[in-house]
Amino acid sequence: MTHSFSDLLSSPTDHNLAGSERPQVSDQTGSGAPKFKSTPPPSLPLSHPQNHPLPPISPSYFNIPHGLSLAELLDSPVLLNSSNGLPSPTTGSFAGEGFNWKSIYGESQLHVKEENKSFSSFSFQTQTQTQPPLTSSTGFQSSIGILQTGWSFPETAKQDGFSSRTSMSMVKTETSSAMQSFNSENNHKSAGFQSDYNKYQPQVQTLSRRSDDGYNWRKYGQKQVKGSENPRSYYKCTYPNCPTKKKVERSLDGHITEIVYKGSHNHPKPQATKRNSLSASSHTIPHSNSVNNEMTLTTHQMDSVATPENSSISMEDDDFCQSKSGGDEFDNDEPDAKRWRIEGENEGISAVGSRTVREPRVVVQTTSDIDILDDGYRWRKYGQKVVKGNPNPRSYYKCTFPGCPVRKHVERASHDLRAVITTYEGKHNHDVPAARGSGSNSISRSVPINTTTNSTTSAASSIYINNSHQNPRPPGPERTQHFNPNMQQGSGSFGFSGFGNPLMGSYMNQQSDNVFTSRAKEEQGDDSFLDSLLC
DNA sequence: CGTATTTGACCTCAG
DNA sequence: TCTGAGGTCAAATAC
Repeated sequence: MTHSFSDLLSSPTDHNLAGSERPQVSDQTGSGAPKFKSTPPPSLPLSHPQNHPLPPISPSYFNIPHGLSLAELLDSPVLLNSSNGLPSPTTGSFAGEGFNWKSIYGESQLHVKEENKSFSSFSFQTQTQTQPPLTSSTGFQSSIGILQTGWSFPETAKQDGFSSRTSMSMVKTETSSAMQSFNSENNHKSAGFQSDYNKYQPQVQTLSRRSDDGYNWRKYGQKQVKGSENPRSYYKCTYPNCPTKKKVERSLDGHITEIVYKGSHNHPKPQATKRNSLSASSHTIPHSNSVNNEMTLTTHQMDSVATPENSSISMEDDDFCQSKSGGDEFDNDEPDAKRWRIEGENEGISAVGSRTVREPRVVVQTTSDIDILDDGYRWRKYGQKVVKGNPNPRSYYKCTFPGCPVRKHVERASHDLRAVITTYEGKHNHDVPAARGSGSNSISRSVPINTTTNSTTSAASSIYINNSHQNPRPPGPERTQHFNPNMQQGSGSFGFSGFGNPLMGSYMNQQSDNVFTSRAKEEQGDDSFLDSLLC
């Protein structure tokens, strides 16, 4: 290989990375695919789609506005439709419990994923502080449970055309306690990138090392996690009584490879003192004091399980749809515009813009300690673990109703990342709690397909893949609405505009007294639907 | 001296 | 009940 993908993509105008980025010695595998980590994270199945039976899911790009850091982006109503008063990922309002972002940002290590997948892209359009959160979100709103995306914060946005113009974005979403994910369809539109993907050479963009999410953090622990050579640091928000924590995983060379936010800030963001050039000090992000949530941004994982609680995301592809509120401020040609790519869970493309970067593993995973999940019951997350046989983490929930013994755990199927496996244990000894936002059951829900029952076990498992275009009304009176695809209100769900996502949402079958296993089928993408949504 | 970080020990939980 | 892994605590250390 004489030319890396980044080299191929690099445009004459893309000089910004020349000094700050250095080619990473990609851990080339035999197939020539660069490795971000010497040891892929357990939930890295997406990084090897070639070994995965599922069709590729196209990544997409988020266009991060000029001057907005990744952390701020996470806090930003841009990503989170704050129009609903929904907080940022760091505030935990993000509905998706598993919310994977493939990204590049200031202090992050840029890398290239090993997948050789076609992809499509879209851009996030952000809004300024002065604008109401609602006005800024237009491109699409999405209920996101699992979102694997990549973003880059190029110091110049000259390469923008690559990401946003070459293909359309699809959002794969799984709602409910299950997962939501952005999924890129229309792979064909960007198929041209596939062939070169394995040629990508990772690059590193080293920016400020300071934590730039606007909050003050105190490190309280560090640990070496299994399956990764990168140490994980644990931080707490230093604000009194603020429960927010975050985990930061850094590569050996000190670059951030993964950031996981957990909990919600119960206070406004401290006034920014000085921010690096990529930080938008002007972006004062409103925050809600929602229940604890966890948000993980990852570039490798597509494994998170999302809780659709009070979360909303707004993204806008200013290439497809002109910014309705951001105006020129978010012009892709802005030198500091940030390219944020969302990739499908099976995607491994990490080239952003016109260059290839070694993206940080930024997993955005939102979780509520206490959530009303899509099944109508209230659940308290009490654990998460990667279990044998499935690289995807399994979130463990307990029913919060006093004395109710029901537990459930949710995980992505290892064999089909678009399938959410929910296993219930026990039987509810109470009625379904009153649903929030009841009456607006316009959500697209996944529909169990091919259900089987097993009356011999006490656990019920289900796998759902949302059929967003059908009438996936799950059976049972406990089906309460928690997710509205086009939700503009802070009812706890991402606004989501579909994008023909085969997995726009899934729900938990909360018939704990019923034992069954269901396997959902994929739904075909709908390009026309996507087109209509984008523009 | 106050604050932040480091780091080994401890705790919790799933398997 | 045991084991392994992740997460947290807190004393020691560094800044």
